[in-house]
Amino acid sequence: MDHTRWLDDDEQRTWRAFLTAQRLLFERVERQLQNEAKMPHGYYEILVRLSEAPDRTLRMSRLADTSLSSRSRLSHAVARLEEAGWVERTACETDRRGAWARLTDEGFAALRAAAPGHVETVRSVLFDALSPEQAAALQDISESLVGHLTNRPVWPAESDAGADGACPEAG
Amino acid sequence: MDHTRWLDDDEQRTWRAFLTAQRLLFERVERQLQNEAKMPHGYYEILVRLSEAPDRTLRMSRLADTSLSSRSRLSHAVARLEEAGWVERTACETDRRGAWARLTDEGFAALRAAAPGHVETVRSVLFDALSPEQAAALQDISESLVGHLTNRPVWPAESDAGADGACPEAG
DNA sequence: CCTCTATCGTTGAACACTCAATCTCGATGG
DNA sequence: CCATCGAGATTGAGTGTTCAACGATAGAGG
Repeated sequence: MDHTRWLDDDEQRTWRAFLTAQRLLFERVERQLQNEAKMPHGYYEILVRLSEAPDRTLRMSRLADTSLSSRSRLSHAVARLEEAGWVERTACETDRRGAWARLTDEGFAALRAAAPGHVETVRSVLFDALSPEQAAALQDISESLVGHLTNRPVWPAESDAGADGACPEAG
Repeated sequence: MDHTRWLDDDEQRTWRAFLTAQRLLFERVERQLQNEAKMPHGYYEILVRLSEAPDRTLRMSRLADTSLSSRSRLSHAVARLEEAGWVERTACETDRRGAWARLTDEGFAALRAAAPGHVETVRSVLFDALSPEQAAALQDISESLVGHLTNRPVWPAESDAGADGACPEAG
């Protein structure tokens, strides 16, 4: 017996288009950042989150959450970023299991240098292709999905006015 | 001077929501396939494309295109799939640079076994979260993006009635 | 027939991510 | 005070991806 709720033709078309769009889009974003800024997109996100934090400093676990990384991934990533001199790790005094990650001035400079090219790419691959109505719909859809996939109201809740796309800590 | 077309708050919100949704969604899809079918999503797609091809056979280059893989990635992937006994490679007589990839019966069986769980996951992470209107909008948006990102009318053109979501070669 | 260029496909090294195991330390409860 | 449990973070092995380089063959032009 087959209880599977298979996709109908229309759903399948939607799924495949979404899949294709998503791949092509992020492939471009990834390649641009790798070529011009020498970092994968995941690392860029980490730098962005740090740049938005008070003192550009965050606990590793918090940073993992806000940058959508597993702890393991973040550990490996921050190790790399530390080698590059873009991030520093220091022990946490009040909770000695913990560690702080801080964006260095070099890291901030690297982010600043990377931002324009990245943002231009995001605009060119995403917003330049969509009408205002489509962009609005995409926001709506994405937020629905995030809500659905996190069992949370709608958005990571916490402080999040941040800038990824806006000039990092601009002004 | 700063010529960068920075994202405004609304665009940023859209971009971040899209990013987050995309990550959460594909993380789940990936994990489900890895856990239950012992293959990454990329391999699943390769098997699907082969399953839809005449004689379940495709030239490597064609397979690379339809499965959105780089040549290199496909080579590595097919090497793995061959070890698993799911795909076979044979030389091409008419073009001796070329190679055919064929889905074996074991490969087809593996795909058949993997499909229900995968499709159920796709439904639960995507379609269950969206209203019909949202799903329609997502299709529209995705096709716009694909068109934009490929400089092609709207869709890979070629034969593409296929089944990924539908029971593979069902009925 | 010969050369030049482009395509087909593979390879190995470098790198990022996942998973499971591990270590340290805080918190809780007797 | 001690035991237990759970959280914070790291590690190493395994795997997949990218990139650049390569070898082989087809096709075009002289």
